[in-house]
Amino acid sequence: MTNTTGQEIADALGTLLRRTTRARLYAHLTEGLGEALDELTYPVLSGLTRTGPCSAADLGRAVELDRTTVTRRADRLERAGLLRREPDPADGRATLLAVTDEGRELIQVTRQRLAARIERSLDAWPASDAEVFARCLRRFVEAGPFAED
Amino acid sequence: MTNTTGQEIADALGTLLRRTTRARLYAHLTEGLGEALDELTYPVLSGLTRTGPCSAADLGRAVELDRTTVTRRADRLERAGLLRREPDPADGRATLLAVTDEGRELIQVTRQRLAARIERSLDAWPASDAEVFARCLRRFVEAGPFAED
DNA sequence: GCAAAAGCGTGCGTCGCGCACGCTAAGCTG
DNA sequence: CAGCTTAGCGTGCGCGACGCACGCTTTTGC
Repeated sequence: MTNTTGQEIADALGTLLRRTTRARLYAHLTEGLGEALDELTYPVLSGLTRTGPCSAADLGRAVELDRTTVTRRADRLERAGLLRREPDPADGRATLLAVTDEGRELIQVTRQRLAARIERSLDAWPASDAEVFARCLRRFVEAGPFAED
Repeated sequence: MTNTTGQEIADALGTLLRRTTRARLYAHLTEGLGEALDELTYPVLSGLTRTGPCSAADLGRAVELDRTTVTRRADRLERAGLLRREPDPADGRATLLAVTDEGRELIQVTRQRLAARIERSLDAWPASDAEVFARCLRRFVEAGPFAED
């Protein structure tokens, strides 16, 4: 019956979230990349690479964080040289947040580490299974129960 | 090539985690179930239903939380009648944490809500696809890159 | 042109967390 | 059996992050 399918997915998702939320995961992925990039600042920098240069308020809306929280985390990233503030040429009040080359490099490294980690655990799978899973997961995330409001 | 598969999964996982970590998800799942059950206390109560009655220290190890943090969150749950403290008959120092019937009921409701939400989004899928996905996800979580240390 | 609105940074109160302390009870050793 | 060490618990305290509100500047609209 389909009922058990939903519960099974919910259960698996639960344990997955439980394990991935741990600070230890971030610690492992950002190991040796400097003090500034931690579980708090990473979402900001990573989000900024997705949105491109934008204001703190816009970034806050994008990553579901308060405007002032983004500002303070951006402070730390700026001090570490991973993020740059520049006045918006189109709006005198606004200051744009932009990822520096060094910041982009670090984000790429962490993402590559995560991908490699997943990659390695998938080595035991038949290649076709892995591709099917990836496709299903993407579909589940895109149009799934946690899509944007 | 398998490289893109790993990156695709990593990317999908990223957006999934980003959306599920939001406090809004917890707010929706625990809506109308009282103030005591929120994103902080839920992991404790849910974890306790998994472990069964145990000490705060053991529960802390199980849910990767500091002992004292478990104690304080348990205080709130106890005041709400969702959790019960009872002296360990086998050890005079220890006090066991145990889920009350009411607490178990609430956990079941939230889990059912989550399952239903997933269920509904899976209605558009072919049933066989959903089952394959569930099986893959379980395998991925069990033996995957985030397994226990 | 001037008032209302939007954007930004910062001070401040609040809250959760981890550490350290004191206390009680169990275990171990001679 | 007596004393010392160890384990378990709750709590006080300092620290850090967060959200709100304030003041300031610039833009927008009438």
